[in-house]
Amino acid sequence: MNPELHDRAQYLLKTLVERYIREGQPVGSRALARESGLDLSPATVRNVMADLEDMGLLRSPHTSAGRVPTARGYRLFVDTLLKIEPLEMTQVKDLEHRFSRVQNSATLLETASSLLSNITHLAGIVMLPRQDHATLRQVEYLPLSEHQVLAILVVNDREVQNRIIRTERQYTASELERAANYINSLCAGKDLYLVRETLLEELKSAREQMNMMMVAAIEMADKAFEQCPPSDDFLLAGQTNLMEYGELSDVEKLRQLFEAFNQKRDILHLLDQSLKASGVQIFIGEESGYEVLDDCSVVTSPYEAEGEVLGVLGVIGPTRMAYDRVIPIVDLTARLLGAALNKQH
Amino acid sequence: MNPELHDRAQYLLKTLVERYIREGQPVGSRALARESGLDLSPATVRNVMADLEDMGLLRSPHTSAGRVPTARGYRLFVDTLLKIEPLEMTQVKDLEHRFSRVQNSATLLETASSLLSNITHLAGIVMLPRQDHATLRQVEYLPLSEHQVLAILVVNDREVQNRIIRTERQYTASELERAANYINSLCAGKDLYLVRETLLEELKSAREQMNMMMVAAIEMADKAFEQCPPSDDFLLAGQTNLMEYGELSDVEKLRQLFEAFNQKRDILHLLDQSLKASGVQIFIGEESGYEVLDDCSVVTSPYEAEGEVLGVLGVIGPTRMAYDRVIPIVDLTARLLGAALNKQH
DNA sequence: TTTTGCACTCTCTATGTGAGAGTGCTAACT
DNA sequence: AGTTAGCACTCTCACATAGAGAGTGCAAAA
Repeated sequence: MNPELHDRAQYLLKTLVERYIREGQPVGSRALARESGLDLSPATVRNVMADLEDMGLLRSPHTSAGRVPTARGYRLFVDTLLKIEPLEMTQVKDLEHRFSRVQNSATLLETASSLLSNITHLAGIVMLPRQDHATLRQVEYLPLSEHQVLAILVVNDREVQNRIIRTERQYTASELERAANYINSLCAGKDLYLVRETLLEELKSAREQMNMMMVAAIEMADKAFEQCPPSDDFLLAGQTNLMEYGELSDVEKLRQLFEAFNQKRDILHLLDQSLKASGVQIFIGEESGYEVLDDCSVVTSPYEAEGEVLGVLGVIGPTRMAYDRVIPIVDLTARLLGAALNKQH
Repeated sequence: MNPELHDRAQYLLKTLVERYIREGQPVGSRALARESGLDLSPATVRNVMADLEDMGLLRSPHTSAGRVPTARGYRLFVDTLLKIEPLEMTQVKDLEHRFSRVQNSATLLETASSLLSNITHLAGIVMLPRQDHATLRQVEYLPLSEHQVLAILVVNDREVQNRIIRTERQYTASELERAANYINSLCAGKDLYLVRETLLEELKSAREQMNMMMVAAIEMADKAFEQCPPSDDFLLAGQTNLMEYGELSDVEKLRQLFEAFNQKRDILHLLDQSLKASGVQIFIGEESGYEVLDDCSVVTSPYEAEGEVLGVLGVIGPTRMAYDRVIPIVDLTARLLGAALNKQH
């Protein structure tokens, strides 16, 4: 097989994938011959297509229906044939604008996911910032009622969490203030998972010293952190967009896909894989390793603020998606979200 | 039309609805004659069915397909013919148990919605406790960074909300404490919507007195309440259950229904109507007034704690649902959720 | 009032048919 | 060699047709 032919085969694959993405119909030899612009007869194209099929890049839905790309075909297309359109400046500005006027960090994430879904007409997904590297900024206790204390944890300078703690006896405001000060001097600035270790150690020495105030303070703090969820979660927008694609419109398949979104587990695993990646990452069809996603592609990008990777965002849609548009959008959204979170600070 | 016949017609309507709910197929005269146990020929049953159709209680999907109930048919069935099965004691105990071991009030609501959806195999919905009658318990300010203050609002003794407020200058902890004390003495115990009025008035007199500390305190508080959302929201579980019912399995209809869930607006309006009702309320098909719900029924019940109605919960499913099972389940869940929220206190 | 009998309607499932699209293969052409 | 033309073949899709089955409505009989 000489290289010139190989080039031609690649070119034909490219135009086939492009056309299939555009039209959604299996592509036949004649249409491809015409569309390619190469001066070839359908018969020649058929030969090439047969080769591509042997290589596992194409397949026929049935004997006489033209060809569609396989996951491996899309992969080759995306990796080496795809020319990514740079986004138009107006679109970039528009996105920037929409991010700029959101203040709250929670709504920032929501904005990101709904923007992703609106612009791409796919499902947009944003993994919540992970907590495992969260550092405790400060703790505060407020008396709520006789047996309840409200613990407020300020984490990472940008996030606040509340826990309601049941206590054995009533505490006065000044007692609680002292307890909080004590915990703050002990733990402020530490990683959350370090905090709990510190607390345990301190609890031992406090018990030895018989310092009941300190014991109570620590036990309260421990109860607060105990409730700290691993925060494995994501936001999803535009699920319903997926119902409009013919290839997914089988109700049973859709049900399983939506079920997977609800379960969250598999999706989170997949997103986790992109955490370490440095830029846009693409999972095509079976590549993801999850059966429900067999007919879907997932395009992700990690987003970061203050130099640290916080999470992953992206879109989920049919394998037949406009990668050239989707990839830069996911990329830009990740950057903008990061920048917006930075400004938050 | 003599009363005996009327009774018979009602009885036949009842068995028809029961059978249709059970089987999901239009019921023909012969099947109904047999199932009714009345010693009638199919022809007689046909006459009765024709009458019922004239009355708008039944309709035929097409000329020779038997009959199915209309919304009005279901209505009559539910209002006067339905015998509600009391729940089995084991099931009651089981539900109680599941509620009993949840501590957090947010997860209580989630538990309720997922229980509803799991037990009924429909979509479970729980409206979040509404805030309009919320009374402010206390306000607390924490310094976060140079230009940011964290405001913590304790509302209704059981709920806590955070806002991050941008400030012109930096405030010390003691300044903030004094500001909070001031606001607390002013507003604690008041309704949220009263609070804002109070703040506005107070702001005027503070300005006159040129008391800059008070002005700053009030402005901060106002910014905090400004962000107070009306909290029009609900939790939804088991959307995917709805995909398994044939009558809804048209992808386009489903899309519109799910879209309505996302939009939330219409659904909230509907739920609002049940707030004032005292017990289980049922919207059948078109009765709801929302086109997307034409093929759905909604069974709701308000739930209350400490003698006050907090919100509404219920299920959404196809009109053909097992009302006799669903109604007591919704009823019980509302009671149990209320009881659990009470214990929370 | 109820039932019987009967013609009629409508759906559903098979079945068949022809057109259209596309393929694979072979043989001819460059 | 690589390319092309020709051709038989396959598969789907749209459409028509037919019969079975279910159920109806109506008129006449019980």
